[in-house]
Amino acid sequence: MRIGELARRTGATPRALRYYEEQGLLTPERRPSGYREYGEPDVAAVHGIRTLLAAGLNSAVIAEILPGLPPPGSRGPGPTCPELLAGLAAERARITRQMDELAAARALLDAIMGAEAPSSVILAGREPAGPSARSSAGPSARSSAGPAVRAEPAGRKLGGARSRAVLE
Amino acid sequence: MRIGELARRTGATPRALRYYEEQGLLTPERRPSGYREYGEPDVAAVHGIRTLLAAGLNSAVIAEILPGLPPPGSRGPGPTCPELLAGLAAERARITRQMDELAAARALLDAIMGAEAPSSVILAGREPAGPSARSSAGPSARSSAGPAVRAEPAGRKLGGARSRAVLE
DNA sequence: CTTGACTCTGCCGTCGGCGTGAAGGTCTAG
DNA sequence: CTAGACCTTCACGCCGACGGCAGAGTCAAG
Repeated sequence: MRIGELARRTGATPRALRYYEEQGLLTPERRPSGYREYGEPDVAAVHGIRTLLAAGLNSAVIAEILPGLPPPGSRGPGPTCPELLAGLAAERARITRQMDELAAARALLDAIMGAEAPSSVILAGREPAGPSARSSAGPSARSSAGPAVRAEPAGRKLGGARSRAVLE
Repeated sequence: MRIGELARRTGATPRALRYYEEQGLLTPERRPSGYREYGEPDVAAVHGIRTLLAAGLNSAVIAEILPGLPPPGSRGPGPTCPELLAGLAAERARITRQMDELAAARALLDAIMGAEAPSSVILAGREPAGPSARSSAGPSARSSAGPAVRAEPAGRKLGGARSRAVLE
């Protein structure tokens, strides 16, 4: 498929897809005309890329680890082996830390909101969001809400999640 | 206290604290010499600010919601009321979404790492990090690992966590 | 008084993942 | 053949939370 279709099927913009190629994340073939030609596996690859980007990994790191995707079982002790594995573990730890920070921030927001909650809450999109009881923590909150009514130019931005706080 | 002490006690740099003031997040008093003078509550405030910043809220939003901190009970239906509450709910939803994305990314990393795990894993800092069993998901993972051996200039960076992916 | 640590106000630099044209080829339905 | 949709390669712009530096003033101790 060509770049437009891949874009439609992944939610990325053509510009983003070219950027991914420039960063070595994708290596589509070329038609004699210069047009990029993508294959089916690229759809999954782009989804993976976007997931990792959204988690704050930069393109360089992703470029190193992406080759371990196409089949579920990678190529033995090949590219996924040396200190690269250490980098992976570090990224994993970073993600976990970030999740903790997010949880803390959400709890803080809940504490601030907790006071009152007029009917206007329903204007905030869908999903109740606020803490139902006004005392202890509500452990549920299913997450993954609806598209969250954003009216920005194109609703497909990403924007990484960097976080190296020490906060002792 | 002066800016240096507040910096030491919060992990922020003096530069960051001035920036927070510039953004209206802090309003320290001034000595006749021009030196900023902070109070004890500012310590908690800075921690809150950093928590929210690390969660991806921008300074403008934080400036609106921070006045609801000093006492646990805010000032009734005062500033924490109108469509501001809607904004809060939106931010809350964003955070929850982001947590989902992080979980997805971590699962992806686990899938990539899952193949083999030589002894070199211990080089990645501490915390096993990798999935112990090679099949189903490991629901535990306590998070909040050690300081995560980073040797950067000053180990106190933040860096927000933006994420507006649609990813249908 | 002097020294050294601390603080002040500008102001420019940075970094990553794209957005957004501009100027020009390619493809395909009618 | 032609229009219009799609594609190509530059190349600059942006944004937010600071980092870092310069030049100058302040403060406490010896």
